[in-house]
Amino acid sequence: MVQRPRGTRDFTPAVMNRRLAFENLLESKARTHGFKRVQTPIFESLDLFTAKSGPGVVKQLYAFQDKSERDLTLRPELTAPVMRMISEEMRSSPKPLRLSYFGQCFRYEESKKGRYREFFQYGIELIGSSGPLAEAEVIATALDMLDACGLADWELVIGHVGVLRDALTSIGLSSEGEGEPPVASAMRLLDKGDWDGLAEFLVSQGIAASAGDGLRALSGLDGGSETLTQAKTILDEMGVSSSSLDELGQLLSILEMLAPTPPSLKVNLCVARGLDYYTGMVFEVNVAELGGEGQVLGGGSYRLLHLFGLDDLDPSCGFGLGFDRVLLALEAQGERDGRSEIVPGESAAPSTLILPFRIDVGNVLPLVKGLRDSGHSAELDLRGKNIGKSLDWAAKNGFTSVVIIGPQDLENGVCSIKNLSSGEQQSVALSLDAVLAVL
RNA sequence: GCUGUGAUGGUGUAGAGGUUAGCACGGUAGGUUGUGGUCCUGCCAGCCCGGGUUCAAUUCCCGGUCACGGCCCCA
Repeated sequence: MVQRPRGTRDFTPAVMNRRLAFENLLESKARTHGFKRVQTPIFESLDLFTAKSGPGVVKQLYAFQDKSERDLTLRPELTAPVMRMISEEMRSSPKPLRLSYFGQCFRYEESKKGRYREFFQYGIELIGSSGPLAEAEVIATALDMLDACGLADWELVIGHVGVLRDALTSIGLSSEGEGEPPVASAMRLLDKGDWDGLAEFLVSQGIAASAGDGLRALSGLDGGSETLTQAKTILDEMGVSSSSLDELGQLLSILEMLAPTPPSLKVNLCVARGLDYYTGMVFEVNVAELGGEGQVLGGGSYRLLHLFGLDDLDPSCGFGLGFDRVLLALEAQGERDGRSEIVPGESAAPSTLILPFRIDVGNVLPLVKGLRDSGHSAELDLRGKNIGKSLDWAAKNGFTSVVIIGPQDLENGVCSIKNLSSGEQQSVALSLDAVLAVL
């Protein structure tokens, strides 16, 4: 037996129905925020991703050479391809651009629940505008999406890389350097909460370990927007500019007016997201339900477009949403709460089985065509069983109603329309209009 | 990269060193009823793969594959 490759999944009609409903929901929310869908190739030049993330990513890529020995790779994410697309196709498009995307990505790593080798990402990028208002627009879109899909118990964690960067440079760390800049190293240690490591690192840079005290105080802050005041006090004591903090404050107050209130909001000034191209606001959404793989969304303001000669478009802002993980969380919560509809709108649209019974099918074909032409989902019975078995089959296949036409009906010019959920049945004239009126 | 658990029809499960590998759902064919979440009958379909131990392995052992967890990582 040939089986599907590790970390991949097949989606059966029932599963696909839910995924399509979810994608449509995300898409409609993106659209209400002005984001327009784009699509890029499944494979790209390997260089695109090494330029963005460094040569180390190659071991996590499905990289290969084509027959002309071009170095290519299945895409591991969608931000870089979209940046590339902007540089190739949309240089002269009026800015800012609001773009959305959805598609599968591939990473070569151990697969687990919520972590697949082929996974799906939905995301948006707001290109060519920056600052609290632009960032709020992006986060508001994310909040609207999560709110609309009915996800519960999630937490928005929001921070600003600038706060930490300013604090670190003010105690004497450099943001330049071959290899990993000292500032980035310190951020990584802070993100992990590795205080011993940080003290050691500061000393190795010729800085007193006590300089880390203020940083520790910053990272110890726990709470929502009210912690900004305390953070400001700490920064003042350190003699560090609080401009980044002020921006974050503006962003949060804009968000209050612009977006649904998240179930939980946490300010975390030490979120580094592990990436040096994030330069300003950063945010992520976590769902406790999912355990170790609980991050379902992440994004922020970044500088990447300079890699494509588009320096004037930096910084831009966007996020990626883990399509599979949100669905997993929704399913887990749906089961927990006994909900039957997991994704809003996934319930099947009305559909009808046309059931000719001991008559020539030619008598009903015009009706089938008419129903379809008017946009109704109509399926002609192909099994030719008796009525009881056909009704059973129809119920199992999720039809909402069945139109039965037997010899007597034909004689009287009528048909019987049975509603499968209520069990009620009525006799209706055998004409498209009469049938449509009932369905 | 480290580590733990598991694997029996399509699904959920029972079971034992020698069984016709059981059950339920499902699928399918038919019987009964011009009206379904019935009833009756038949059929379909399974011990993940490869080695080892043994007279005998689906069962015990080792390896692989896949799945699910815990760390690490996560663009």
